[in-house]
Order: sequence, then structure tokens, then C-alpha cells
Amino acid sequence: MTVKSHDGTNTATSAGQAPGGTPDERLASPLDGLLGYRLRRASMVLMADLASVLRPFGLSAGEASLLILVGANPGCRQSDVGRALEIKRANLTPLVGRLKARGLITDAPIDGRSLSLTLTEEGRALQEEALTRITTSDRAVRKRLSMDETSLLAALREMTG
Amino acid sequence: MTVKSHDGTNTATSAGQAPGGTPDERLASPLDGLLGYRLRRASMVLMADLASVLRPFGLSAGEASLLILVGANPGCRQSDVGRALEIKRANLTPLVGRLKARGLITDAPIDGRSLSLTLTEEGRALQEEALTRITTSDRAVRKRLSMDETSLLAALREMTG
DNA sequence: TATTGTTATACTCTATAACTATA
DNA sequence: TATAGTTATAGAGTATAACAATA
Repeated sequence: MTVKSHDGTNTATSAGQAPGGTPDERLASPLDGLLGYRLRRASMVLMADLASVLRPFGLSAGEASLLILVGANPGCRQSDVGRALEIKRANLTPLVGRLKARGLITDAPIDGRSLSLTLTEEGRALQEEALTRITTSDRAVRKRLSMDETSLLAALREMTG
Repeated sequence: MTVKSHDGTNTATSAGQAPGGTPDERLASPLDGLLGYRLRRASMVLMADLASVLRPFGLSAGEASLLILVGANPGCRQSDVGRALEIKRANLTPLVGRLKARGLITDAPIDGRSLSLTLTEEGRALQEEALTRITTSDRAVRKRLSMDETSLLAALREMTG
């Protein structure tokens, strides 16, 4: 099926060639052993899960993360939220703007240059429901894992400077 | 410093307020315990590492993955590469085109609709050097982890359908 | 009829620079 | 002088739809 080539001559044999079907070649992938590659792939799967969970709420991943962080930190500064989520000021503005336009968030001046963010009642309701669904979905993924969840999270945390 | 709020009244106290300095508030984050969130953050860090490793080669992450996969599977079909890397046909075309334009890859017709991809000599040289650097960088990250690398990779693999 | 490759296009995320105003 | 928020803009990466050629 798959042939390891040390000389570089013709690796992909046309085995798996079923008459009438498609080849559907299995490719050798040096990427599969790379932590970075596996992280990206796993992250993309979970992001897709998240997107489907958030679709009914009309929230993007970024909007949801903002909503959740403000929900956990009422009256926090917009600049602090941006730092915590690693979202740049310039990108945070329209993000906050959309949630404000939907009546999920309110802002109030702190010093005249800083803004404090707080969830509205509707925002809090949505945030709680969304966070519940997200947590449930997250737990479902963990349950399918053969390894301990805690050490996995710890390892991921160690990579985040 | 940080106050856990069960009632929702005023969580972020302005502790940490150093005279003359910036508040730099530490926000409570329910996201930190989510696997999906931690995966994304860790992935972004490693992607940034990768980008800096690839910069001297003038390669993007996508271009490098393509180069490496074709290098490991000389003569493979373009469509199979796309499936393996989960890159859509429409996006693969310009990716291959750039590497062809740089003389790193050559293609040849297989049946009149399929293309086979192979590295040129220059492409192979670049691929080998790039893969070496990537692998080295990847290992450096693993060394900093307190947990077993193998089980970590296995767990990540389990999430990738 | 399904697949391959291509083109065109759009949408999201992210990144940078410049500006105002405030501390 | 550094920070906060805003605006405008540009660049990736990714998504869909339509098309021609082929199996």
C-alpha cells in the first residue's frame, strides 16, 4: 500500500486502485508527527464544533469570547479585555460595536479615554446560555479522549507563553 | 486582588493599582478551562514560531506543508495532497502555482484531468532544509513540556476525526 | 454522473498606520 | 511620553459557485 522511500524513487504506488472506484491514495505525512501541525488540526476541529454551537446564537467565536469575558468581569476595561483575549485594539472596536448594537453590552467611560464594559440583562442571559452549551460541547470532546484532561490542559497552558 | 462574584455585583476591584503605573487588571477567564480555547491559543503560539522559522525560506505555512507532503510523496496527485492537508481545490491551485513559479515543484498530467506533483532538485533541497528547521523548532517546544510528548500527540490525534 | 483543476469572488480574521484625546 | 479608542486599509486564509475537460 504505502512504500517508504529512502532513495526518493516513486513512493506513491497505485495500490488501493479499486476497479470502478477512486484511488484515494493514502499519503505519507511527516507532518503527522509534528506537535504544531497536530495542534492546528485539532484546533480547527474544535473551532468547527464551536462554530456550530454558536450558530443558533448568532455569535462568532470572537464575539462569544468577548461576551464571556465581560460576563465574568463586569465593568472591566475594554483595553484589558483586548489584552486578555489577544485581540488588537483596532479589531476590538468593531467587535464591541456589534454586541452593543445588539443590546448585549453597554459601555461607560472610566477616565475619558478608557471604557468599562458590562453585559445588559439580555447579554447576560445569552452569555449564560452560550457558555453552558460551549462547556457541554467541550466536555463531550474530552470524554472521547483516552488521556487525562487535566494534564492535557496543563501541557497546552505551558505552550502559551 | 481578584474577587469571585456569585451575585454579579462588581467583580473587578481596582486592586493592583500601583501609583504612577498602569492598572493592568488580571481578568477572570472561564475560557482558560476550555480545551478548545487552550488549543487555539497554543496553536497560535506554535504557528507564530513556525512563521519565524519559515520566513528565511520565503515560505508560508501552507506552502511549506505542501512542499513537505509532495517531498514525501513524489508523483502524488494534487487532489490527494489537497485532501491530506484539508486544503480545498480552489485554494490549492494558487498555492501550487506559486511553488511552480519558484521552480520548486513540477507537475505532469496523469490522466488528462489529474496532475502529479514532484519536487525539483531545488525544491527538494529547500524542503529538506525547511523540514529540518521545523522539526528542530518543534522538538524545542516539546522539551519545555512537563508531560510525555507521545501521549500528547496521541490525544491531539484523537480529536482529529 | 462524479471527479479534477481552474477562475472569480466573498467573507472572516488579523495586522498596520495614522489620528484624536486623555493620563 | 505612553495609553485608549477609533478609523481606514491591507493582507492572509478560507469558503462557495460556476465552468471545462475528463473518467
